[in-house]
Amino acid sequence: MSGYDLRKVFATTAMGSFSDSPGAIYPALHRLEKRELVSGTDEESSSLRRRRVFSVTTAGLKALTGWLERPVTRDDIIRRMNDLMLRFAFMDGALGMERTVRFLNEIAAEIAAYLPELKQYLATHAEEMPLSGRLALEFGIEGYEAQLRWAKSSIVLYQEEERKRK
Amino acid sequence: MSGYDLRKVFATTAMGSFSDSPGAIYPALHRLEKRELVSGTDEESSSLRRRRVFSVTTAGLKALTGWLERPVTRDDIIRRMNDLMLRFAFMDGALGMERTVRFLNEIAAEIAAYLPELKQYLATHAEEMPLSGRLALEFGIEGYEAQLRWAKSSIVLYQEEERKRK
DNA sequence: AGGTTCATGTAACCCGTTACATGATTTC
DNA sequence: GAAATCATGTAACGGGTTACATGAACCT
Repeated sequence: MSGYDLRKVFATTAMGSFSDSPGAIYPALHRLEKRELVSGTDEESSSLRRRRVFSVTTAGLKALTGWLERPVTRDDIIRRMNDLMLRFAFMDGALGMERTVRFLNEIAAEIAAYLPELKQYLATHAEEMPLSGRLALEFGIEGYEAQLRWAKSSIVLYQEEERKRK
Repeated sequence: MSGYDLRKVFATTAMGSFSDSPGAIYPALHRLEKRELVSGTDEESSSLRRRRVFSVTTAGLKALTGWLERPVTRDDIIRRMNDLMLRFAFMDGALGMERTVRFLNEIAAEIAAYLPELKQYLATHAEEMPLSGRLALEFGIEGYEAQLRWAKSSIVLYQEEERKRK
C-alpha cells in the first residue's frame, strides 16, 4: 500500500482509529523504512505522478509477531484496550488459532482479576461520590463485563472452529 | 492539591487513566499556572520540605465549564470516549443536572447514529474478513451498544432524581 | 480554465514517556 | 544509619496535530 492508500483506509473505516493526517502517516512510513521494517519502491508508470508503494519486510514481519506475542498486562487492559484489539485483529492470520485462544485467555484472566477491584472501589465509595462520578465508574465496570463476556464467547467460537478443522 | 497528591490519586484510583509520572504532572501544572487557570502557593510549614498546593482560579473554572459545554461530536464517540466520561464525571457538579441530561442525550444520539454504520460495514464485509477481524469489529459494536444502554438508563436515573427534587 | 482528487511531503508546536537528579523526612 | 517515602523537578526523545506547500492528473 501507499501512504495515500493508508490515509483512505484510516479515513473511511476508522476502525483502529488511526490518524489519517499526512503529518502522521508519511513520517511514520519513513521511520519504518529507516528501520527496515517496510520497504518502499516507486511504482513505475508512464505518468509523472509518483506513487510509493510499501511492503512489509521479513524483519518487519518478525517485529509484528514479536509485538503480537507480548504478554497481556493489567495496564494493557486499563489503558490500551484498543491496542489489544488491534493485535487480536492481526493475530490468527499471523500466529494461528491456538496462540490466538491463549491471547484471549490472557485478556479474560486480566479482566477477571481487575473487575473485583473496581467493584470493591464502587462499593466502598458509592456513598461519597456524586451521581455522575458513580455512573462513570459503573460505565467502566459494565464495559469490562461486556469485554469479559466477549472474550469468553470468542474463545468458544475458536475452539469450535478448531474442532471443525480436525 | 499538590502535584504529589495528584500523583497518588492517579497511581491508586487509575480511573481517568491519567499518567502518574512526574514528567507529565509537574510540567502540566506549570503550564496551567502560566495560563492562570490554577494558582499555586508554597504551603507554609515549620519544616524545610516544600509543598506547593494548587487551586483552580475563576478563569480556570470558566475554562473547565467551557470544556464541559462543548458539543459531543461523532469523533468524540469514536476516538475520545474516555474524555467524554471524564467530562461527565465533572458535569453535574459544575453545570447541574439538566445540562448533564442534555449531554447524555447528545452522547446517545451520536452512538445511535454511528452504530448502524458499523453494523452495515459488518454485514457487507463479514464474508471476506478473517474470524479475528470480524470478532474485533463485533467487540466494538457490542461496546457501543452497552454504552448506548448505559446512557439511556443514566438519563432515566437523572430524570427520576430531578423529579425527587421537586 | 478551474475545481477536485491523487499523492507526498515539511515545519512549528505540544506533550507524554523514560530516566535521572535532588534533597527532606520518616521508619525500622 | 539505611531504606523507604515525601516532594519537586529537568532533559532527551518520540511522535501526533495542525497547517501549509507542491505538483500531477482528471473532470466538467
